Amino acid sequence: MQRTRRDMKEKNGITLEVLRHSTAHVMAQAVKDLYRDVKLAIGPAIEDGFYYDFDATERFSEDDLEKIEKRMAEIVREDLPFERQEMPREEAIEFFRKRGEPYKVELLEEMEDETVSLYSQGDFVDLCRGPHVPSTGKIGAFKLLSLAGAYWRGDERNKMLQRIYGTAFFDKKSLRQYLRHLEEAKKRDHRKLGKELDLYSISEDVGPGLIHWHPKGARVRNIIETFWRQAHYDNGYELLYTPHIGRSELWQRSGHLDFYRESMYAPMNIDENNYFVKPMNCPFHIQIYNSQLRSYRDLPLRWAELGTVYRYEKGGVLHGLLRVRGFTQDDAHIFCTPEQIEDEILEVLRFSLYLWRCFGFEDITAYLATRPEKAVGDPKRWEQAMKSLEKAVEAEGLSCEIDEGGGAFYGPKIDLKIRDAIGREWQTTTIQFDFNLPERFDMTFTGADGEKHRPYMVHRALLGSIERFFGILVEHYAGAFPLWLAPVQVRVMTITDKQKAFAAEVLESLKKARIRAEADFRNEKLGFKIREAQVQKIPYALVIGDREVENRQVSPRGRGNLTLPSMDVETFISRIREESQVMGQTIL
RNA sequence: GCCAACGUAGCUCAGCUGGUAGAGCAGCUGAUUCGUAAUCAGCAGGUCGGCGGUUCGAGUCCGCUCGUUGGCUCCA
Repeated sequence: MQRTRRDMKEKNGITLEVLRHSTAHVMAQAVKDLYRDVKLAIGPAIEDGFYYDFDATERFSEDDLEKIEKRMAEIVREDLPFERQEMPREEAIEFFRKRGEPYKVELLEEMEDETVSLYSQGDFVDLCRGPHVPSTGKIGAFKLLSLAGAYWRGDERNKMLQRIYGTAFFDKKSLRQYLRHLEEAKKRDHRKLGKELDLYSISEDVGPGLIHWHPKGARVRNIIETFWRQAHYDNGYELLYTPHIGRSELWQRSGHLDFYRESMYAPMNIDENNYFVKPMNCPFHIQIYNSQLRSYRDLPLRWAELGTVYRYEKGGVLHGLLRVRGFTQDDAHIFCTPEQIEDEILEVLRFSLYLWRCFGFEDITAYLATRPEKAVGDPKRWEQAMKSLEKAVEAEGLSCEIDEGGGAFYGPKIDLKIRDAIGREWQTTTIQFDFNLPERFDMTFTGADGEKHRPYMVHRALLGSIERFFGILVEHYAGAFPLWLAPVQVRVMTITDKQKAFAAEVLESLKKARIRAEADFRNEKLGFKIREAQVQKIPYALVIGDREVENRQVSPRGRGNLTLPSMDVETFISRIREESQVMGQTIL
């Protein structure tokens, strides 16, 4: 599916971007034709299509989209040429002022060019750099997709405009393919699957953005966390547990109350002191660091915690498991000496890539964010930190994009984005230097010279948060978890009541072998039981009929419709054992 | 937080312009014991998100509120 995007980028020298931008113009023309008092804002091509923002007295509805599409089709049929015209900027300002297009005037007033270009088709004129397709007839397959509010120039202090999203392709087939892709994404939606597979829920009575893990979801989470803990111990980390609340003085000192307060919940008063629920784990880890004198011989310290934090997120941004108010970070802090920093960063990056491979993600891109204008910390340290990040990315051969000045004020960082089974990118891993907190908490270690030195501090979350990661995992596998993660690995089913006794025996053997198995001994037809197991995406159905009882065997049927030959229970168990390994390990 | 839409049984959804709620699946009961994606029948299940208003009468109209969805903004 990603292929379509690349293959179809260009046709007859026209890029998809040009086609979409032209389609946006046609849509704007249609909207102007159909509604009065419509003022044009901007209408660019975007990743998967285009949009145009309008300021209109009329409120558009879903039905309007169809009407606009129809009018667009007419304009395409008319095959109006796109005509370019150049004009001195001052003249253009006058032109658009007369046409009652204040947004265009505002854009023009801020432009520095002497002359600007206008594009017109029919009686529609728009300020535009171009280029466009030669005529509206060249526009192929398009569809309007959705309606949304959008602030003028993306600033929430500005007026809210009406945005119409659409997409366009060179031909109908590609459009259909894209729409199918959207359907596929909908089918994989973790909110839908979360309900269907009984993984988690959000209760209105408890509050939005707060996750309840049901037995099956909790089972998967437990496997993830067990694996995660083991992997951390194996890779030189120690694990911590820290409190959920801390006094206001702590958050004052850390700077959170000054810089992060709007994301923190109101304090609770305990014995005349204000306590805040933690939005981050770092101050606590620092407390542990500072609980004794540290020598350079102790470093590096790598301390990890599955730390549950709470952050206030605006109501409109909450989204299933992907954007929540309470979540568990797979957090860690690395404290080390300047000499150790390069190795440490490389190790973190390697470890992260290893974890992603274990969970079935291979396509990963790095994003490096460098020093912003306003920053704290010694520039020399920034430079060393940047170098260690760059080196690590290079050593691992990752493709990398650089966000100049995009780092936080307290340190540079690498973020990783992983691509899922249907080509979508998710931001997950973040590895951040922190030059701020060690200062604020006066963290030190004693060097070989007997002097106090400031340690480097690196903050990292690899999976990001367990909630979000779980949501991504559900969508990546479309709910069909690989065997090692599947909440239920095997469902044992009888054909008639006659086989119950042997089936129960089989179930017992599986459970003894720590295989996650459950029974379906109901008085139902086999087809019915198979169907339910398939719908629940259970990796194996074990069918037990008279034949199996007689031979003391089981007949496994895999999720992908494959029926395996009958085998005895022990053979099946070792088969499951083998298949449920991750990187040579069995997680039980 | 902002714009828009939506909120009816556990789930998916129907209910025209206001006349006191309906289907399928799931659940329960019974029959059936049937070899790889749905056996049949019966029963039960809802203060129509919440509060207030208009009306003789509100699931249906209005206001407020909570929540969800799609975006925008935000994500030091």
